[in-house]
Amino acid sequence: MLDSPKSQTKSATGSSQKKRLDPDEREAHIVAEAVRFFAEHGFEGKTRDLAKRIGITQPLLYRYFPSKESLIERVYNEVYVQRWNPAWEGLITDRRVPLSDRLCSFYKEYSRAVYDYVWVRMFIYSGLKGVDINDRYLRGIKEKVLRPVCAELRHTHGLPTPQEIPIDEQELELAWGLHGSFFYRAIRFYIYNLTTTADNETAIENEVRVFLAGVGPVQRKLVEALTKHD
Amino acid sequence: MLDSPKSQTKSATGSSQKKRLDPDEREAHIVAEAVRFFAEHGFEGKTRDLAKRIGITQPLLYRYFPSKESLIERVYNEVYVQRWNPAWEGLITDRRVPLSDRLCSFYKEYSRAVYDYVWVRMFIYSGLKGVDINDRYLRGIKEKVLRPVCAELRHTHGLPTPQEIPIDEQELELAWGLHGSFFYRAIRFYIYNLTTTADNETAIENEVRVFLAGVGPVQRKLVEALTKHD
DNA sequence: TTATTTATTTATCGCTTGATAATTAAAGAG
DNA sequence: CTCTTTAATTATCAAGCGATAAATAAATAA
Repeated sequence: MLDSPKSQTKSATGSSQKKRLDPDEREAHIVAEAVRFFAEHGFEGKTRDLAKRIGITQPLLYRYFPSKESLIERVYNEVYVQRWNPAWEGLITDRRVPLSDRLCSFYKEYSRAVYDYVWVRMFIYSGLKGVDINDRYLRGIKEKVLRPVCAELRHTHGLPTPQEIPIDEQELELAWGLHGSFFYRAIRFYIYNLTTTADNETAIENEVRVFLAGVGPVQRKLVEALTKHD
Repeated sequence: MLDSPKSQTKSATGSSQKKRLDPDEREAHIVAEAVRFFAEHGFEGKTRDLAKRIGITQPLLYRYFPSKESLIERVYNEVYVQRWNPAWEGLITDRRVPLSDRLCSFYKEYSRAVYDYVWVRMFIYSGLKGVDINDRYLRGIKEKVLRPVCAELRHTHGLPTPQEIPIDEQELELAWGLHGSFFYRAIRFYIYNLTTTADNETAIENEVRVFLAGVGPVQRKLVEALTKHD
């Protein structure tokens, strides 16, 4: 609208104002911008706005993607792929290391991958939309993080193993509590723009410390209640 | 579309299939449905879909609201007004009651108002959209809940008052942690449809117990670090 | 009954949307 | 330079959007 057609050959800007790109390069550029665009505006963001942001015309998007839907699909893959490091799972269960160190290490590592504007907002947007990817992801968190954490807590506090007494939902809820403390900070940041001067890694350390110092008796009580039921 | 025009005079259904409503009644009906509709689909939900759901034609909406925007405005008011009970603030600071009871009472009461499909989703939707109402709300939480909680913790653990040593951001982060545990459960429920067999009130009790049993030394360390800086 | 009022519907407008077809122009090959 | 290829643009379509105006029909008053 505001751009006159002739103004595309920007002489003053100089640098990489190339008009024709290699298809691979152009596609990568589109995807990269689309990721941020949809993270900001949600998936109802308009293709014309996206194109304007990229600096191309709207129909050009359709040379690289047959539909908006397919572009969104691509964006999903881009955001969700390789955000989970399987090594983290071993990090939690490595009993040579004190549990507090393990939890701190895990959540610090995890925050490096997940405390990210694009990731957090996409995760929330697709949750609202009801995309199944979130269910699977959170079930993964439950099985690969929270249940192992409960098991390690059992071991630390000298309680029965999960094989002896299965882990209760209410017991898992304790671990969800720690996880919620962690993830809610990301929400405050990226959804509500609530900045804080508090250092993130210090906050994680303190959260883990509070959790471990307090969880013992509560878990013991829960497990004992389960024992009596058998 | 699928309804034939004549089928409106449903004879079999009988009950309250009145065609013409009093304006007040109709308006209330529209608002009530709009609240749920926008909570489900977000504010980009289409007026035609909303009308179909209400069982009226789309132009009728415009007899009661001059624009979609004004209807959304009304929905906001409906959802946000009177969701905060000022009495809760006194609940936290009442030192005749043990702190654990106070925190349990507060979060149980609060959950009755806030563990709600419409409220949670609207809160997240408007956060993503960047509506200022959320900033204000969360700043309210910070000042009316979290800061008082920190002050009460100070008192319980025999630490200096906030007047003597101001409450640090990192200290507030501890209280945000408890709050996050609490709110993240609502998110799991209403955004991600992750049901649990765990009872909510029990979960709150356990969360508070873990928090109070573990927070003492961590807070003491933080406050002592602040003392040295003076 | 007849007349009046007004809640509700039908029909439609202007604009925006995702998407397509036709056209232009930048790069490489000969 | 000329020819070919194709990245990118211009022009446009059909459907869907919020919104308006005119027509209809249900309630009330006379």
